[in-house]
Amino acid sequence: MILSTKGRYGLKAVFELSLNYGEGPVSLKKISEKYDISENYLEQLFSKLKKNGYIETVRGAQGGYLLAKEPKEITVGMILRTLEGEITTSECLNREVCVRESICATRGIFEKIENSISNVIDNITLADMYEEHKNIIAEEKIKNEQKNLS
Amino acid sequence: MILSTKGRYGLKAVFELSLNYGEGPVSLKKISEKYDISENYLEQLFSKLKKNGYIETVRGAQGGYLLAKEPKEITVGMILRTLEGEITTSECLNREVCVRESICATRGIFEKIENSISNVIDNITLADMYEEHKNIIAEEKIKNEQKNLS
DNA sequence: TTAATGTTGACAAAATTAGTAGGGTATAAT
DNA sequence: ATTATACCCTACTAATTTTGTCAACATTAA
Ligand code: FES
Ligand code: FES
Repeated sequence: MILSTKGRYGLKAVFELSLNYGEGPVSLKKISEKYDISENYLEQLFSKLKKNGYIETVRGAQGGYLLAKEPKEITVGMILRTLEGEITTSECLNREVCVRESICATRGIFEKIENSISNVIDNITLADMYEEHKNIIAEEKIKNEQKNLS
Repeated sequence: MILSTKGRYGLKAVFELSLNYGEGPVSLKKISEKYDISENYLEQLFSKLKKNGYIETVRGAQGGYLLAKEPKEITVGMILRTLEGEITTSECLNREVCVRESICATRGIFEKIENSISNVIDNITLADMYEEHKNIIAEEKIKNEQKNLS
């Protein structure tokens, strides 16, 4: 099991938008080059995100994509659910209650897995990602300085 | 995202074995009929589980499959990992450290998701499932009795 | 105008999933 | 001994999903 590239690529790309939040649109070309992701493929992903109101576009030269809301108002879950579809582990959870429920003991398991995933992705915003990323960068900087000293 | 039928079917089937723990082997035919799962397909799943030492077999008439360990010693994670492969959310987590780590802020997210999934599946045993199932059955019984009274 | 950029819809290769099919082997029951 | 039951194993395949590609078009800044 692995999250598909839709979610993985999409989240990276949206994070890139949040890095540029308040500084005008970012073109797909830049993002696709930075992360080495097919431009046309990213386009499809962003199209969905636009339809769902998470990003906006500016057409024409110097145009591009930008977040439609503040980074702190967009959760990882919003992005992943838009791109991957409902994040679920069993067909029986999201549809009508399974007819076999009474003989099947697995339902509870899958429900727990699902809840724990939701708990993570719905409580991390793009702003949180930014903070964490800043810390990682800072740590790396210190490491590099230590290397240079020795 | 959804767990594949390998994990979903497999877990159901193995749970069925734990229901019969200590009472001799259970044939694939019975399991496949009870849950309406292809017998041949289940066979492939059980074959993997046998190779990994979670179940044993008895060949010949009246034969079948049985758990190789006590239900409390087999976790949901063991079964799911055997059947689904490594439960991961990002390619960058299980292989050599990603070269793009320093520019990519998503790694932390996927790590958290993965850990929370592991936390669930590695801490629920077949014995736990059995307890929970017993409770559900008991609750249903009470409900039915109340229905009959009214 | 022209070059940069987003928009849209169709198409398609590759991989994975979800099985099927069928012959083989072991063993309990008769 | 024979037969029915059941696991064992390998190969094959249909369907679906993933992971893109392609091309024609619309908008706008410079
Ligand atoms: S078969 Fe639907 S809940 Fe288990
Ligand atoms: S690209 Fe590998 S961790 Fe993000």
